[in-house]
Amino acid sequence: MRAAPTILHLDMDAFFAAAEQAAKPSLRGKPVVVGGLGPRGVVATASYEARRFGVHSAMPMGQARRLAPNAAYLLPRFAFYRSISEQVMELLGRLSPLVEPLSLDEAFVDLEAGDVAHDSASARAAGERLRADILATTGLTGSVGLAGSKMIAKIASEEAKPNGLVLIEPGTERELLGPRSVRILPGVGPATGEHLRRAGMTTVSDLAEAGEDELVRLLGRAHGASLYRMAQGYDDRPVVAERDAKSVSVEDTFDVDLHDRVRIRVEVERLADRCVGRLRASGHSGRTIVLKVRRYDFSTLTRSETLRGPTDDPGVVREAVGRLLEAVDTTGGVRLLGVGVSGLADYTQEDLFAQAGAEESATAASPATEAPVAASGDAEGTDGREEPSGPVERHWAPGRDVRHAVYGAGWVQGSGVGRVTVRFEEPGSAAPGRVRTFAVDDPELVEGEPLPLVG
DNA sequence: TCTGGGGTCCTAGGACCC
DNA sequence: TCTGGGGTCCTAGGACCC
Repeated sequence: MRAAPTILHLDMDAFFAAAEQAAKPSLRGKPVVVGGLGPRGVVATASYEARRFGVHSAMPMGQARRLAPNAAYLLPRFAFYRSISEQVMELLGRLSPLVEPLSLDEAFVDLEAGDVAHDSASARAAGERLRADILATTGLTGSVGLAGSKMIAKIASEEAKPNGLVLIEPGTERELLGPRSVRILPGVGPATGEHLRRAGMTTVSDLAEAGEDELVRLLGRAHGASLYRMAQGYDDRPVVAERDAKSVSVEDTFDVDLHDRVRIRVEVERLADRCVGRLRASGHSGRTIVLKVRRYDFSTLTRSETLRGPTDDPGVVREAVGRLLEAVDTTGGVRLLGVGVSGLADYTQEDLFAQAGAEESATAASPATEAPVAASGDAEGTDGREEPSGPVERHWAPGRDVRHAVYGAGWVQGSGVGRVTVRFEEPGSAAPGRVRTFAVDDPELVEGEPLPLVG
């Protein structure tokens, strides 16, 4: 809590969809939906044009397609979004050493720590300058909230959307929050909202009036106490620049449920390898191995095992999840499998304790449950992910950048029955580009790289 | 075409230790 | 005299966020 609105919250507008529209002129002004395109996909981001049809984040794709059948449906391109995000974060870093990223498209900035603002006027000026700089360097718009606390700054940026700036003067928080729904408070989701509604509380002032004891009784110690403070507009959480990762995980939802135990085992071990790959890339090792299973009926369970020391050995993690899997009933089918590692150590190290412990347990495991995969002792080969050999049909995912020997840069509009349709245009193109169709194995068509949005 | 993927934090019970 | 009081670690699940 501070007397001047020098905490800034930036939220890029419909980030993934806006990035695609910036890269693909023919999509500007049109409904665009980015998300999983398989039978079990959900919406990651909908452009504002698509939102007018009722499409929103986390909605099943099938439902989105019914609501907006003429929208463009694209697979997310995270590497592309990350590169834009880095440009944005770099601009934030010029404002202050205290920048706290929340995701690729969102961050808090402490303007006071950067000495760029000390009152409302200078904070507003810094916020407007930032918005202009983001537009100039990325071609995208972001919304800015300014307030004396994180919570209020985030609420302000939400109010500012899209493409705006809202500053909330310190001292006016309570009157602003009071009549609003409890759902605007961070940490109040569907379950807590419903819980509070049943207790007769729907607005923020209802919470403030209920008192801390009542909220703690209802929601538990930590949640109740923090909610009571938030309801009064009181929030003194600092902007924290660097937060260490606490876990690394990967998971896959399958297009159709898995029933075969052997197949399930193979998938779990693949996930273990991917998870370790990410763990190593981040320069960590970890002690606790987690297996996640979502069954056919969407019921989800986790099983975990803590090793005697941290590991980043794929063989050790494979064996651990293999053991955990043995204790899980998969009757009826499995729709999702996941593998995670937590209890991260700051640096990677060879850990003999963990390996000794794992081998001990492995010898105790029943041989009847061993899957036909590489045996545990193999130090080599556990990290390799070999693609199946044989003829591989090239897969042209919608939205991907391509380049054609004659027509130049473009992107995949769609593909099927041996053909791929490409629209040839670049971020700088003034008008929507021409569309052409090729055979999927046309040698003149190759994968392309994302082009800069701003020339 | 019903429900992604990657995270964080909290709670609660049991084990274990002093 | 049948039974303490913490503290910490581990496991499992749930809510929430983007």
